[in-house]
Amino acid sequence: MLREERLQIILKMLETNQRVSSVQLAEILNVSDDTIRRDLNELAEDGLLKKVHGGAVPKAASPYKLKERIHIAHEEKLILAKKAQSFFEDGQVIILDNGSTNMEVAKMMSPNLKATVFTTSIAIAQILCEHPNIELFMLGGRVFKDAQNTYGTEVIELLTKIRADVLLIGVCGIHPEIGVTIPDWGECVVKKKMVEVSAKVIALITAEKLNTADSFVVCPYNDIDVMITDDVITEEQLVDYKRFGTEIQ
Amino acid sequence: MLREERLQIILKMLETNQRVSSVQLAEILNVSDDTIRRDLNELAEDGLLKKVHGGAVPKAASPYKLKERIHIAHEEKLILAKKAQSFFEDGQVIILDNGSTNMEVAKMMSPNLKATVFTTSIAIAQILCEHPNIELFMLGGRVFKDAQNTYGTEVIELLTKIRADVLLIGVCGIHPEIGVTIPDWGECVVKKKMVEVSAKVIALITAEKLNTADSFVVCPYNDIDVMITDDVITEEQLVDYKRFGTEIQ
DNA sequence: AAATTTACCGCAATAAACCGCACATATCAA
DNA sequence: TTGATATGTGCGGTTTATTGCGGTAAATTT
Repeated sequence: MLREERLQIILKMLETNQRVSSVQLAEILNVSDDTIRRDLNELAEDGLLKKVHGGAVPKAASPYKLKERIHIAHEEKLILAKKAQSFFEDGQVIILDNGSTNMEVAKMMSPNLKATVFTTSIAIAQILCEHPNIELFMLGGRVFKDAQNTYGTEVIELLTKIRADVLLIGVCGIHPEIGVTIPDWGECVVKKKMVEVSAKVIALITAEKLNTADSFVVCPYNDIDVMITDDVITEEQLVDYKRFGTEIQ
Repeated sequence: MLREERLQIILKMLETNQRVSSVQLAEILNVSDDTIRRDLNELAEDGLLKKVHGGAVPKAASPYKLKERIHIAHEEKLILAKKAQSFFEDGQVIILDNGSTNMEVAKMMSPNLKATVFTTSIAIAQILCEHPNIELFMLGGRVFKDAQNTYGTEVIELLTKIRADVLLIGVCGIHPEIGVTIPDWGECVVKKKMVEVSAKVIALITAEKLNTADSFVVCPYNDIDVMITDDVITEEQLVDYKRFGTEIQ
């Protein structure tokens, strides 16, 4: 039996029984209780359950159920979001740009992570309001209602006062020569500033965005320090991107 | 049975019965009453119940958690919110302070209203993102996660640049001599500024807030131009408030 | 005030969690 | 293939958590 399989079974059992016991699981799944404990630790780390003495119970907060629904629909985004988690550390200042992928990133953030997050996205802010340890700042300004995010001079002004460790930037198009592009000028200006004030720029890219370009250039490609892609992108497609020394995950 | 399960059951029983006895619980849950006592101590430690001699009773919900407050006196809030609509006109600049009553106000706003709204509330911002004609500004800053609203110097700074026509202020206590009060200093400073930059200040008051006071004074009572109350408040109760020429709806 | 009930404290037994190590398996590059 | 590296797993020993019990102090009732 694959490890992943086991994890899925544990989650399934938790959903139906509302509780699981370590020793019981060990017996059913035919592995040592130490292994079960390690599994539970990992699942708890990902915020998928709450570990208690003797086993585990479902996570209390509701936004995680929503996550399960999206689990099926946005498979690729979830993979990207999970990969992104490894770049977070306690004490960091993180900028979470708007975008649906970054929403998944916010939902997945480990409950134990003690970091400061700045965001322009109202949806992300609401998600992180449920997080027990994140210190949250909303970058205020005019609201672009369709995307539920802020932009404008006020956002820029606030950003000038920040030095961020990590920026997770939302991207509409990326191209090795043209760089990172998006279709809206107002958002473009904000993203530019975000890149400027961040030590490490991480872009989450799904396959369809690769080698495309929009009207407004946020930054040249080599400003991107890390590019996180999903598994459907082939090595061949990435050849042009690897030349610049960008880390690709 | 997992310890955690037991704690959940105790809380559940407390919710339905409004009280629990230690010995009774010990019998039902099949553990010693010492264990129950330890459970109750821990739950009390976490502020989830109040321990009394012989058992425990529920604890009053935190006044901050937005999710919980929404359900309290919901009917009355709807009445207040409806009354507030008559003060809105096309072309106005409106400040919507945070609070569950103002959330209802936002939900009810006529789709035809062409106004500009400033808010510190993430929940209200999300509601107004659905509105077809409102121009929306999020007053950004540090986020108070329980109440889902922003505060701090950035909010104040933005407010200084605004002249608003109408302010709908969220109130925790109101008293004819002491004035408008709330329990948090950070929010108080923001509200102070809101009052300062607004031509007309409207307070939505439910019965239980009348003649009560909290730690921090936002403004004297006569800064309130309009007070909107629900129908359970008698004329007699309002005598002290009418002396200052405040319009009462 | 005495009797009774409840709460608290320390102890010991048991169960569970954790840690480090060894071994197996999988992955990947040369 | 082969060797190097990483990851997952089981096992023994140690540490920690939970629980029941006896004794005692405090609160409540009679």
